[in-house]
Amino acid sequence: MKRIVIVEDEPFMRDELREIFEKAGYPVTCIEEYDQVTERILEAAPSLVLLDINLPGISGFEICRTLKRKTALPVLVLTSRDQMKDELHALDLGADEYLTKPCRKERLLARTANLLRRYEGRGHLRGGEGFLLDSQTYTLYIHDQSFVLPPNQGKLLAVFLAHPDELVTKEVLCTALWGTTEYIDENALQVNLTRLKKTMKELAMQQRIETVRGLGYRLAAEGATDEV
Amino acid sequence: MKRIVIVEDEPFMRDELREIFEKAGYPVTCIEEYDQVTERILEAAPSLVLLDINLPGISGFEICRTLKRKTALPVLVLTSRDQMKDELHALDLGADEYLTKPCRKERLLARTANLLRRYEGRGHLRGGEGFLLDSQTYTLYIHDQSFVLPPNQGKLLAVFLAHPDELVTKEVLCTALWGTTEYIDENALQVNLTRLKKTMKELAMQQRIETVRGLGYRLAAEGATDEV
DNA sequence: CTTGAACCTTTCAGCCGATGTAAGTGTTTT
DNA sequence: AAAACACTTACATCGGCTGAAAGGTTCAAG
Repeated sequence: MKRIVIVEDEPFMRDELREIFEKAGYPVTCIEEYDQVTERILEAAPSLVLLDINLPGISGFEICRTLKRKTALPVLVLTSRDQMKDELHALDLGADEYLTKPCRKERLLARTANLLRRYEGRGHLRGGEGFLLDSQTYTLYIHDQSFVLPPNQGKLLAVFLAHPDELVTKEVLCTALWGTTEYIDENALQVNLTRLKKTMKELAMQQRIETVRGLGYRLAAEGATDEV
Repeated sequence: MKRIVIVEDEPFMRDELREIFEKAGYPVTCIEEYDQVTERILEAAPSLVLLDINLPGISGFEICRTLKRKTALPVLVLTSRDQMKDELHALDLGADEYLTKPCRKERLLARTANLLRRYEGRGHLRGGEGFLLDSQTYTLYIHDQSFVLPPNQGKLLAVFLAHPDELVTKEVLCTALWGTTEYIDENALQVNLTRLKKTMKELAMQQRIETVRGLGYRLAAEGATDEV
């Protein structure tokens, strides 16, 4: 079933939410430690994230932004901060829903179910700057158009999206393409990278693949230098 | 730019909405006649539909259901009926948003922009019972999975989705496949239909292709008899 | 039951796109 | 300048999609 992750620091509220969703039949994971929140959330492999804004040490806004940048998970912001400014900010960051506490159980469940339905079948979408990639079929959505990438180009792009802004070694890329790091033909990887770069350029994508000589590659914003 | 269709019978409200969205830079089309509403909406080829529930002669719910069944357009329900029952109903029919009048301009615009962003690149999605088809790449979304159909199968399915529950003649199907009705090989169409049926069965889709002997074909619900 | 028309299924060869190999060209570093 | 690494292009191979062909099945009328 569709797992829901709850990020809420107030214990009372958290338990109440857990109960509501468990009664409705969803498996629930609660986040209670706030370091590496994004990683913790992704570990739980949820279908939806319920997010508070006021959290100890970190802003829910930040989590929302990161999640939306890395994935295509539905994010429902549930907070007691009833300010138009916050609502606009959350929506601007790509939150799918903004509800204020207290919130009627029915409304919460209805919005949740609605979101889950709308994201149906889209569980394999990964997000990049200005585009989405279906990591199953390698269908690319960009500029209101869609294209199916050849499997190898899709696999490579998917790997880069799983490690945004990070360096990706050739070994990782080879493993993604052929499942093994043995007997890798460096050149075959080269060729596939070239082809991916070419289609990315043709589609005028906002990100490009940078070469880090001797180490590997990295997906970075168009025209970026290598800060960090 | 992204066109917005407004379906609202109260003239004052309608003009106000039109002004809000036009000032924000969206082209706007208002529906003022309520026969064939769905067709009128689709004619305008909008990117988003703003829908009132209380309409003369027809329920906004009905329009919402039809739109969601035929297309993957975002629908924002904006109504003065502030009842939980209505909200749940609208959400259940697949509405993407339910706002009550009066509504602050900022909130309305933020939710609209948010929806448009989330639907980015998905303009070519057509909906069927329990699945979505990207009519550009013929990527099929179903059961939380996705597949790329071979072009011919995709074209056929897209034609059927454009005529839900209606009879589709062989000529139409041939035209969709080969662009001409001249020199059609009935058999080639046969074979492609067989292949589409096979994949639909393999994917356990809820709709099947019925043969109407002597006339053509029709996409119908699984196990349906031919009530009109 | 027979018959013919319409429809369906299977098989097979041709074609096109994706892929890896190979060979040659650039670029950076020492 | 030379070596190491990175990139590009061309080409043969392979697999999946497609339409042709041939044979089988269903349906309705007589």
